[in-house]
Amino acid sequence: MMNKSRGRGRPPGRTETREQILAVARRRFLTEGYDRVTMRSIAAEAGVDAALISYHFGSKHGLFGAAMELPANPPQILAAVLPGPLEGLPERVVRAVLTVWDDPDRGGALRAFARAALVDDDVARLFREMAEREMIGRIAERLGGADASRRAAVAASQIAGLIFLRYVLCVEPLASMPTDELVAREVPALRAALAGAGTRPRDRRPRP
Amino acid sequence: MMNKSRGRGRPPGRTETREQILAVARRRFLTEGYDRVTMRSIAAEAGVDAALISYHFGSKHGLFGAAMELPANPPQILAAVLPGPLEGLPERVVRAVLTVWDDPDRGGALRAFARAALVDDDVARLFREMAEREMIGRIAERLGGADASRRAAVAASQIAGLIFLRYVLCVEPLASMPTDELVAREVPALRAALAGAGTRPRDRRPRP
DNA sequence: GTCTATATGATGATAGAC
DNA sequence: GTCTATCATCATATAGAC
Repeated sequence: MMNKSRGRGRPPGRTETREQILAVARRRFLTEGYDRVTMRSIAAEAGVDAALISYHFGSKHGLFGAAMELPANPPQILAAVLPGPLEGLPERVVRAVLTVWDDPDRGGALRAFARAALVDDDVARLFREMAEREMIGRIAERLGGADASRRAAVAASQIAGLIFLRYVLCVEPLASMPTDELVAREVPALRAALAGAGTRPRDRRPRP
Repeated sequence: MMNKSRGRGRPPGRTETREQILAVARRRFLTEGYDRVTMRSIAAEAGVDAALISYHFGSKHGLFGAAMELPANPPQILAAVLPGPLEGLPERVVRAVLTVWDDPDRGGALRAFARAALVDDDVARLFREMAEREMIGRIAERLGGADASRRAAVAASQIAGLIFLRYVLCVEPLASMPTDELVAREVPALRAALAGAGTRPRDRRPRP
């Protein structure tokens, strides 16, 4: 029974332990942050020895850098819903966000990444630049107009707040609110934000 | 010269060290989180010995609990603007939030507290309960109606997103947007959120 | 490649002198 | 009340046997 070179997809010179360590490290770093997770615990959970981490990645920082290679890609989610009629953009965005974050796998990765962005300053800077260029910027150029980036920024903050309270902090009744109801409640507010400051405060009509 | 009891402002029986430790601990815990700050570093910055912390507060957790007694009080900010005509509530809330967070002192404390809430699970739970009971709950009972808490929650998420992107992550152009323009852009969206899901994107009416 | 053993240092907490 | 000295524990990292 296969003592070595099982099958033929993995030559003996190949290291499987490395990938195993990386998988565990990625999840642990994201969910708990850099400081709290120890090399020992990662090694234990990966079923290997702690010294292997230093052997493969040099140091804990080396492991962190190797494990943090794109856990999830928010800009690509946005790019999928940006095309199409401008009228339905708010609903498409909200539904896309909820779909991704409600998914256990992708949502978990994003949730963890969001937490990490607030602990580590480098991750925070990365996150800020991505938000400005890849999200607010994209929405703005889709909207067009003089103050498009400002309207897009307000709308983005609304989405960010929804994510923050519902998925990161799990505040009720947001956390347990059904998707359709949440869409119905967010879309009018998003429309108002995207319409800009010129709109009248009282009158609200979902103009078709 | 002056080996002890300098001047006479501090009687020998009184403990000033305790307050000094508390002041340093509060700031450090908020800015760096519970794990990262050590008792030794707090003691060094406070100009006292590390053993004094254990003497005065029993343990590091004891110090944390003592230092976390209201660094800033969001519910009281909300309570100041809740009374008054319902029509102007969105603007009053936005202006109050911006005023507090733009203030260097109070804003800095809140910013630090928000960061701490995302790192430490205990602070996060505390923050969540406060948000549900003292903020969403208060707004909901001010609004009245069947789904008041759900409308209040959506509105609260909008404010949270604004705070998050403008003050914590400092995302442009939100971070440098003038107060009045921000108010003008946020208020219509807040109104829409508080109005509820009456303006549905499709055929969704959760409420009969 | 993988493990055992260990070097080196920092942490929280405590006992006891003054 | 405050400090010195110390303990037990845990961390990262490395040297060397197999």
